[in-house]
Amino acid sequence: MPELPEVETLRLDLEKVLLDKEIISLDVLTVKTAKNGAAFFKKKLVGQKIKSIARKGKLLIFEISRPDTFLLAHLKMTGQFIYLENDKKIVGGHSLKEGNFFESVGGSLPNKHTRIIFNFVDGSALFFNDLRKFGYLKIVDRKELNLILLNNYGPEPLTPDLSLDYLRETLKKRARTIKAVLLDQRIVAGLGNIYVDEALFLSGILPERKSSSLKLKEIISLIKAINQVIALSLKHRGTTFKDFRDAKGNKGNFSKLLKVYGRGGKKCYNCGTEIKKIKVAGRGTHYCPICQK
DNA sequence: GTGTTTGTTATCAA
DNA sequence: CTTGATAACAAACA
Repeated sequence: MPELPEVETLRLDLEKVLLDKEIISLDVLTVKTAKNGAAFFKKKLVGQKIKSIARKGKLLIFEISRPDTFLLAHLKMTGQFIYLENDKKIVGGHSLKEGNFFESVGGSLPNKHTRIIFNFVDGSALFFNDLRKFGYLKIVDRKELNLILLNNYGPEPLTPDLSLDYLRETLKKRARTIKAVLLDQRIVAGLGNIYVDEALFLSGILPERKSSSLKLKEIISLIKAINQVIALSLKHRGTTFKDFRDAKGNKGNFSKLLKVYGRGGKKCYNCGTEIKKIKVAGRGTHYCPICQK
């Protein structure tokens, strides 16, 4: 459920604390999370610094000081990066008061969902936690990186690349539902189930509409809605439905501002009609049957 | 024990 | 080639 605003919130947090930090050691607790294997990870990363942190869609891209080395990180549904100053690794015994730091990371760090730990020379540490183990870290060279970006990621919201011309031409060619098309990272990078539902609500478009059936006016409205909801969520540090945390273990604040996602059976804020929940493109899909046409 | 949840990829059938 | 459906991955939760 981390989508563009959540991953970008995390990226900005990490950028503040990790740049030029040297990795002194690496703990690979769950081997399958480190896609190239534990030995390769240590060989490539220990003794190196993090030079920059970029993002494409939901993918984080760490540039490593070793020439031609990049570390990709995908959170999938439940991945977290949590950063701790100093070497204050925490082992249980703390109060789990709702909303405090220890509650947010399951009481301790590392915890049972910690997969990989980056230890830095200054005593700080970065924990990659992932309850469901779908997330991964992967080391690639520039050639591989470029290939991945080219093949899997389309234009991003809030950039001129997501233009009216582009979206009009792309939507026209597809016979799939607009929901399925917007979830496709190759068409728009960074949207997921939450923001697709929200953007379709804001633009008044039913999720089951065929992509090719959208009128020019609707596409204009859709682009506006996508940019608007992403920008607003960024401002509120993303949505925490359950697992998302920023680099300090804090939840995102956009959750309470969601208009339809997670609101099945509740009243539409616009018209009072009951928000429907159905399955579209294999995903739980929330919409207002009156406000969306 | 069952169904649901989700990002992404794989597989299969039409 | 395109699409939709389904499974897979894993674990928690109702």
